[in-house]
Amino acid sequence: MDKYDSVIELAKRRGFLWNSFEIYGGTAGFYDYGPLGAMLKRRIENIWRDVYVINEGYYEIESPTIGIEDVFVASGHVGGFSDPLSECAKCHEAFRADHLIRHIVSNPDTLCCDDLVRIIRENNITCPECGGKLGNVYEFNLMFRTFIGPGLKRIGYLRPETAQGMFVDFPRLLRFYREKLPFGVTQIGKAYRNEISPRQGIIRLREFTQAEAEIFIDPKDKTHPGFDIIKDYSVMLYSESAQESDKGAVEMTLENAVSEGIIAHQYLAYAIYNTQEFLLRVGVSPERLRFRQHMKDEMAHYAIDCWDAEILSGRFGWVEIVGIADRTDYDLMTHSKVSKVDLSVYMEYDEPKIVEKLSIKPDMGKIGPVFKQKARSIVEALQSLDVDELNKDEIIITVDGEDVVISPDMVEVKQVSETIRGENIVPHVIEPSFGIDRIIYSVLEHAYREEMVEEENETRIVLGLKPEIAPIQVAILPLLTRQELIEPARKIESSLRKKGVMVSYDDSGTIGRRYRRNDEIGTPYSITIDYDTLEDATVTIRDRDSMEQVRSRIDTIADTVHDLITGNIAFEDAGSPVEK
RNA sequence: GCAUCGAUGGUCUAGUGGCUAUGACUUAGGCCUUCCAAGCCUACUACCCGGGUUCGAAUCCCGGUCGAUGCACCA
Repeated sequence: MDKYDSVIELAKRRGFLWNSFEIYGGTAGFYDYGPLGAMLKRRIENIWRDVYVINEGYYEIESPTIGIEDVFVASGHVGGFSDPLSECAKCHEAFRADHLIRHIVSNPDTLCCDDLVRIIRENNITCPECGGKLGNVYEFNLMFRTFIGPGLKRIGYLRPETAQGMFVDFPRLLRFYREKLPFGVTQIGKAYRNEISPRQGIIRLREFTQAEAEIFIDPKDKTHPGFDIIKDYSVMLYSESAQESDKGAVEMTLENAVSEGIIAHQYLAYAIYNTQEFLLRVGVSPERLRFRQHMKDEMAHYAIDCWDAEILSGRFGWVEIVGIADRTDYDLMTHSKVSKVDLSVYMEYDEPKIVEKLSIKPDMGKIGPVFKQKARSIVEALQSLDVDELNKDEIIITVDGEDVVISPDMVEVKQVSETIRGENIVPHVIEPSFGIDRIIYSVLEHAYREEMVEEENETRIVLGLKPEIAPIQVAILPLLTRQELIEPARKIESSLRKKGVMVSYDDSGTIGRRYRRNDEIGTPYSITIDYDTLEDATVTIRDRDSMEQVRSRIDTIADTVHDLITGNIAFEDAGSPVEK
């Protein structure tokens, strides 16, 4: 049993993760979050909100999980999110059908399945592996398709990423942020990809949760106002050149990484900083985290630099859990093209620019009566002339293949100076995109440990979750199943619940067994009520990781626990030490 | 999607054609019990699904589902 098996087995048994539709046999690529899993997920999402929404001020929106066809035509997912495959009838290898005929036609990726089959047949293309006959060509589009409303006319797709919902709201968002760059927007939600053959359990899902931020910035200024504060922060970077020379990741400060051109600019570096802070806060192990740069040929065609946060897992090696990309203006441009809506921002210059310009004002009172229906074309033609031609005594222009003579009094031409205060630009987008489910798996795997308890000579399983994300924050345990201990225990339980602390009350079995049960699900603290409690109104608080205890007063217990969970006080300061 | 291997209570597991399907842990109820899963009593829970062969199938055969591995795929 490797680490993955142990973690998944625990997650299943204790209500973190379950196979979906289990009573019907289950379906690959779908997982349910059980009671503890859903709680853990919510806590992680809320920390993400704390980082991006509260601290960065990137408001969260919520758009539909189903998108109309146009959205994904523009994004490129309808055309580009699928591959034509052909399979060998003999050895059953599958090949990219368009790749097989690359040397025959120049535009294989524009052909439909039927054309691809025809060309494969006509040219007697056979299986490159065994020479066998190739079967039919079929398209794999990884989007789930559906129909909106009755009939089959309006096609919809389940979104393959949450990002598009934010891009298409751009004009509204721009208005909301009072027409100024930079601004950011976030979304946490489900995305769907109909994977051909999902493996690796929760690492590759058909329905998964993304937390994405789209930060719209001025393409001419990719410095970050907060960069100075974080420039000495260091991260493990596995750059493109390090990968080429097989050197391994290198720790360096963000300032050095940017000045040496390893990270393209400050905005990406800042996004990497935020990502690392978030991942460490939810409990990803720093020794098993690195940022890997995409290779040139690996990067999406629209991105200019892209870094993945990767974690080291026992079974899968380095796994991508966050993608951080500079998507440039690609998305806004294509949406603008398909929707025919302007998605630019008017950027005012620091200093207005004064430009000399030719002003051409046709006198319509004169041109109109003379040229009648031709007048319109004549005015258009006039606009495209240069100064020399306009200043002649007779202006000759060609309209509909016919030379027309215009006298200078029909048009007023003069040199004017115009003040330009700004211009319309299409922002670039910095996108940190988090795979929440993979992060949850990383956190579980990095938190999982089996350790020897010396005195007992046995192993205990501990989920060393950070108190901030532990589903159950404190367990209330009367030492013995006796009414005089149960009563005060129940009182403490309800006082903590009122304080908003997630507690579990447990009086079944020996105290040791109950501690172990809580260790296994990552409960950071246990409160035990014993006979001393009845004497001096104190209880013990036990720390999950050290198994140490302190005695703490009941009347302040809710605040003490709250402070422990939020990290306001250290465990040693939560009460007086207990002798073992 | 293809190939190979696998699937027995919540978990791990015995059983390879024949009585009521093995055991452990867990869980629940109770007894006991003054701080780290170990005592006692009791109880619940399983042969992945569908078809076939057979007097009889958890066991053999076929198909499906799920899982592991390899190939392909992962914008």
